[in-house]
Amino acid sequence: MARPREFDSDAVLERAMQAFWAKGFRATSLDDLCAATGLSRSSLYAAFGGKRSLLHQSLSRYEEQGIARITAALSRPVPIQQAVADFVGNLVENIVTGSGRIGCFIGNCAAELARQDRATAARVRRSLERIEATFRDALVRAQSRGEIAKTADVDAIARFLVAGIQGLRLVGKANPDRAALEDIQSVMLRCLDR
Amino acid sequence: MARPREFDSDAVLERAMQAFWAKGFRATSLDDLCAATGLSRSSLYAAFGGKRSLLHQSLSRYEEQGIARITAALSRPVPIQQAVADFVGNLVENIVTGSGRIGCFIGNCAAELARQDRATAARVRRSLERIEATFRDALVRAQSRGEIAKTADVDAIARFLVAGIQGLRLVGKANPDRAALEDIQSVMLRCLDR
DNA sequence: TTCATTATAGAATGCTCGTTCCAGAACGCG
DNA sequence: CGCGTTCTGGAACGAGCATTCTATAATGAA
Repeated sequence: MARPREFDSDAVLERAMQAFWAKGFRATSLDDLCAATGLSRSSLYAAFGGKRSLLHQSLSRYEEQGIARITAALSRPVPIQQAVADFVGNLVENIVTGSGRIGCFIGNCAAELARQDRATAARVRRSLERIEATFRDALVRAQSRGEIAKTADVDAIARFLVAGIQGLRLVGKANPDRAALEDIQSVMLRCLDR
Repeated sequence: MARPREFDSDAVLERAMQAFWAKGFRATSLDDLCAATGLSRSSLYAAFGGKRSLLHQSLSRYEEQGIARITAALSRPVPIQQAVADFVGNLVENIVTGSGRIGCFIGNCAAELARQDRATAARVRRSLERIEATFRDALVRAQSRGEIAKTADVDAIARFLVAGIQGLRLVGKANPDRAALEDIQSVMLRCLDR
């Protein structure tokens, strides 16, 4: 063996993710990343293999965290309407109070890179599909509990919710106005009405 | 007087807009802009005052074109449900066939710059508000024609449509799948059901 | 035709970027 | 204790960037 790492990879990745999330891929320089993580360029390269690779690992991390959060929110013992309303309401709150104003990391990457970077685009697509599947699973369970009409197209609703949330977060980034976001939220949630 | 311009400002601005729209602000270099417009750096600077200024003028141009298109789509002598459905359907078609896969220029700028550039953020906000107002006006007219319930909250629906369309375009950028986009479309349009 | 003025092309400038390199430091093991 | 290995900080590098500058070309007016 030899000299051990002086940092916690997990914590470093978290900081790097926050940096990319807040500023975007291109706008985040290696100096930014070093400052955010406290590592030197060499360490960053040795441990994560470069800027793009670091972005991809950040995306994976964000995806896991996001899926976990959504799964938890949709697994509460309340009607699906309530669970989704709370989830979206929380999102709106975060946007209005500031922390959510940087948008969705996946959505940000989609907007910035989807048309220019195939590998990143594929990761974004997979992430969105997993989120969609998480919503769909919850909707299927709700349907079997009788909270949603048997005739409802849960696939379509899940897809709609993903797009709707992306739209909400993007619009919220441009104009974090509570009344406007709550309007969007309330109309959006009607897709779960019986 | 002196030597006249050798180019048409309007055509040049259109090309520059296309370049920014397709690649984003940071990713579009001055070489890209020169190549797209056929102008040299000096001419570009003399006529438009630099990269950021050119972006802003591109955004204004896009805004005017967009408002005109939406206004036209919503002024047709058909029920508002039909007009919006056609408009969104057309969007989906453009995304699937390719030309719409670069997303909405305003949305792209919001995602890339809203958190880092106040002036651009303000322009984006104003553009989205004008689009929202265009939808709202059409909804108010439809309501007076009896196509929408008197009790419907047209302000909220207009805001929702703007966010929904942004979400649709963003998701479509990541995954231009017709079935998925049509699912989103059909659920989204239910906000106009009586 | 001459001159003042404006437009153009392309070189020059100075800065920032991602990546690589290098010298030295910190460990585990024999 | 040294020795091989790995990690670390920071310098070095070369490419790319937005902007400015310079020299030249093209025009209308006198």
